[in-house]
Amino acid sequence: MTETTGYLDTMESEEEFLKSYDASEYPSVSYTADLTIFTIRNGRLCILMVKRGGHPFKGYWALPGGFVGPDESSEQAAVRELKEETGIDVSTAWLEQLQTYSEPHRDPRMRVISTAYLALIPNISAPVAGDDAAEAHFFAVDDLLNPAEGEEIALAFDHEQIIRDGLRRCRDKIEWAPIAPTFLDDSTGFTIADLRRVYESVWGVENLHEANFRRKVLTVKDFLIPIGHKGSSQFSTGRSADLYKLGTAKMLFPPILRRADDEPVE
Amino acid sequence: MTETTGYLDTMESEEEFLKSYDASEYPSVSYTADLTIFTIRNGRLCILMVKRGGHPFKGYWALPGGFVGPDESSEQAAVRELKEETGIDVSTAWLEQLQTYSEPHRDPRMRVISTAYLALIPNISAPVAGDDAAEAHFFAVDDLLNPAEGEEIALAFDHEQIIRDGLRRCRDKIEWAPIAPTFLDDSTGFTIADLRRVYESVWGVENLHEANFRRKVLTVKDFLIPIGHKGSSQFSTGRSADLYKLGTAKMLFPPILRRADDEPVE
DNA sequence: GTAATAGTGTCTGTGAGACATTATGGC
DNA sequence: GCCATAATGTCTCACAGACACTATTAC
Repeated sequence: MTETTGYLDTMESEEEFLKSYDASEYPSVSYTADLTIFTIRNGRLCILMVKRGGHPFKGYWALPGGFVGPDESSEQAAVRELKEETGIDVSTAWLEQLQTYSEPHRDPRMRVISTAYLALIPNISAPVAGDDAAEAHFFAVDDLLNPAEGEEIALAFDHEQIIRDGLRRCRDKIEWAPIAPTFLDDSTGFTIADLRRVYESVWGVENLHEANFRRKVLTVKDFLIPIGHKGSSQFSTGRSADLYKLGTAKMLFPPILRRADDEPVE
Repeated sequence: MTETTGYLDTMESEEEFLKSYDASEYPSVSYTADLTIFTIRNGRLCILMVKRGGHPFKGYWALPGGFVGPDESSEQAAVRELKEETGIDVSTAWLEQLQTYSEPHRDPRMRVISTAYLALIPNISAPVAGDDAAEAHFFAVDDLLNPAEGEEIALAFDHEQIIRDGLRRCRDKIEWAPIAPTFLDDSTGFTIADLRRVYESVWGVENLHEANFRRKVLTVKDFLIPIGHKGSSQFSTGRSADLYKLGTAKMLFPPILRRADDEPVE
């Protein structure tokens, strides 16, 4: 095959290009980015929701999100919205694409395609109230998805499904990706016990074996870097412990596996 | 919280609903679904590409795909296109959403959002020529992504990146999901050696240890069901072997792990 | 001191790699 | 018989769960 110098070489004529440019002949849709922003508060995995101020689903709780601007990708929109809603820069968070939702009538007004993102952030004192959001609140994920009788929280659109998908991705991915530390404050360092509490909160378990967990995370290559000084845990009380910060590993090997009696993933 | 009977209860007036219905105030885009359709031919992992008959990228090879209709989800569009391009019903294939691509100028004509899907299918004799596709061809993935000098194949749009993402998902997922058998003909059953050749083809390795592989897949709970009769392998020659069909497992435990000296996933 | 948590050492079961050996079918 | 592949058995290493024990800090 000969050298290629770009797609424009394949144009036979200006007219043909312009003819193919008539976008109005194709169906068009609106495009939004929604965020599942997870953090850990009081040992519980929480997710940021905003109360809808307008119709439809007025008064219902929805994921933060908004329209993708004409000159930005959905990734860029997600980064922008994360900053708007939490004040957190993407460099201190984990952000990745989750999935795209395209059911024709998921928004009753019009056809809206939404790409959802998964964001993990350290604990922050309070969510930032957005322009169009009447109210913002961190809900414990468990309270949203498995509410007690009479404690149900009304969720807008298909956002309950998106939350479930985000939760599953998060629970799976902390097994083999170095993302659990993004729930912690990396600037001051964290202890092994802090990290263990992250895993317990995300998985919704309470009794990860301390000694085995310690050995496991310390044998993962380039996962944790000891930063000498002893310091206090971000979560627990008692004896002071060694501090660590996130290392350079791009994936965890061996992975930090939870038990196998769980539902399938992705 | 009181009983909810749907979002319409939150509407204060008909006027308000109609006011919020003005879709023209939001940016609009075109929406397509693209497919990475993988199969195995002659021991090589291959992917279906179609030659573009129109501008832009006329004559370049592109992933099969098309616009998502106004009354279908991208999943339904993917199912429809899989049938159109290969004649294969989704019930005999593996199909899952891969990722969505939204760079503003990924299509030079207009703003096009594309949700890519991963499809795994058994070997078929020939691809079906679509309406608008001048030509359809299964390329060995390795020839596309790592061509020899002078053997480069011109790929349209950002489809090289989509292929890389699809390949990575496939390579990762056969470790822990029971999807490898979808490359094989389940109606006649398959041998352990057939299955091993699938893993070798997908991972691009040649020497998975026969005895260990056998033991590994047979200890996975509910992965394979023996169907008694001895029969011939779909791929190899020599002694006849026991036949199996896909079991009910939703995930593989323990997983069929490949070596860890690989790049990060997802 | 006690309580609570941090950290170390060791036993054991299991899965995976490596390798040896036997079995079966095509030629 | 010979060759290629199928199938089984066994040794060893590494990792995970379980558990016992010591160390350090707050009170």
